[in-house]
Amino acid sequence: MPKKLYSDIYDTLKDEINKQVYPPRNTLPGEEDLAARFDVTRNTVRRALKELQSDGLVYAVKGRGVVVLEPIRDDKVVFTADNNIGFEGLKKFPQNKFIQELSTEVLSFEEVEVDERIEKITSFNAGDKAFYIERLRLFDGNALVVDNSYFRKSMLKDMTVEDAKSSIYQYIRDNNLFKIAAERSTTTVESATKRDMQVLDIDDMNCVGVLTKFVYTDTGSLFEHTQTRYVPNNFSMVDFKSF
Amino acid sequence: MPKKLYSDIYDTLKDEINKQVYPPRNTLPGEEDLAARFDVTRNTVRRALKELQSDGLVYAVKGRGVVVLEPIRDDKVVFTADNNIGFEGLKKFPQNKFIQELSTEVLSFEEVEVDERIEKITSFNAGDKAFYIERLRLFDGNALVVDNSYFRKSMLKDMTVEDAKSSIYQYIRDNNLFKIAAERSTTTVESATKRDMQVLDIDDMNCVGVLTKFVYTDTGSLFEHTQTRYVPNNFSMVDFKSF
DNA sequence: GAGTGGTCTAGACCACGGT
DNA sequence: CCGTGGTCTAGACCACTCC
Repeated sequence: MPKKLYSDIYDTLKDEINKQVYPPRNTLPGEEDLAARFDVTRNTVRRALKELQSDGLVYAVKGRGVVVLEPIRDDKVVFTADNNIGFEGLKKFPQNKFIQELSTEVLSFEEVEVDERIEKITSFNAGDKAFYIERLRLFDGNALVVDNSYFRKSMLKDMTVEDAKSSIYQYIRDNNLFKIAAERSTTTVESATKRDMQVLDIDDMNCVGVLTKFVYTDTGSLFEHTQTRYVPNNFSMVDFKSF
Repeated sequence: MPKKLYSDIYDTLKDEINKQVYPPRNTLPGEEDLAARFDVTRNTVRRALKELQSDGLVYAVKGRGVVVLEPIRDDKVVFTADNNIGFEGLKKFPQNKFIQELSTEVLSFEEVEVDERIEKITSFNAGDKAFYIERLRLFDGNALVVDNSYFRKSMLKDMTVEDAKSSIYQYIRDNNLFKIAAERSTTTVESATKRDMQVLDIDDMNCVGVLTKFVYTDTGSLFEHTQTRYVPNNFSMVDFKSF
């Protein structure tokens, strides 16, 4: 019972690419042919092909066709930019099954007023109320990640420490507050601060990876600013783009 | 003289968003209205809106409208995933104007046969011939980046050390060999190796950022595998996604 | 010249949000 | 209920690649 045609076509083609029905470096059948095969219009086929391209499986060349890209042997991937919305998402990643236990410890939970310094960091407006939350993430008992977050208070009604301890995004969903629209992030490597050395199991390393993330609600408001600081040698992030 | 309608609409709307004709947290006019205004069909408007969304400027909510997202105060960005195709691209980034001088030093240049170890790293096929190139990148005389690259030899005709020293991508363009189709990359933070400490100006830091990159040609072949290893505190990468 | 993907039109029906 | 964006059809013309 197909709900979305382009999504069915996407799934089918993806499957056939994996099964080497269309081997790497070959082209897929033309868009017209695919349209005939799936009994849809060319536009709908094109939509499916666009998804495949943004996945990095194929690449369209005008005048030649849609080329199947050679596969890459993937390493274990723990972090991806996608699952950073909610630490809880990590549990669902199949590559992560060697992780037995994930837990979170809330180190700080305070209400602050956004001053100039915080405004500069978070892009919130000075004078706003915000929650500042520092959370330590434990992987099989190892403190590998610490999150420094600011959340706009006005959008969280009366969230408590317990809510923050489990999952803030769960709290938002349960109370039907709003939906998450988008996130912008930057990745850097920085020298470890004293605080990092204090709370993280960082051994003798003196740097951390830093993922700085801005999260938007579906009403266009900046809602969250989080700095995720993580111990080296444990995480990787994946990305794909075409030209 | 418009060549691509959706691109004109994109530019116009982007400009108007920046000028706060449509302020943050407000919605744009409906797609029908925009279609009427630009004298195109709704599909063409939608195409422009999709670009704006993938830029992170707006977000579409069914039943409500296309919401303008609040802007973020951007930090200086040196690296972006986009300009990693070719070190030379860095020079063009306006944020980088404080860098006076960029230069490259070729530390190694050898022809190798892909064995099992290299196959595992690069996803090339065992038995292929490849160039192994190690290049040191100097920023105002500071060795901040070292690139470890493998290139499939069969696609480079008879490239010389001099070609590699200036720009391999320039060489490919000049000789009209092929086009670059896509790139897949992963970002990690790793302990610095002895080699890193040897060639990089890393001071007392013992970690490096690592950008691992696979590059495809427009015929679907994996062509390049590069590990970019960089000194902390100097680079950042930006990313945006919507849900 | 034949075949490919890229752009665009002019309609249609649906699901969802706010009233 | 009405207006919004989401999906889809059935055409058309163009630019490019390859033979």
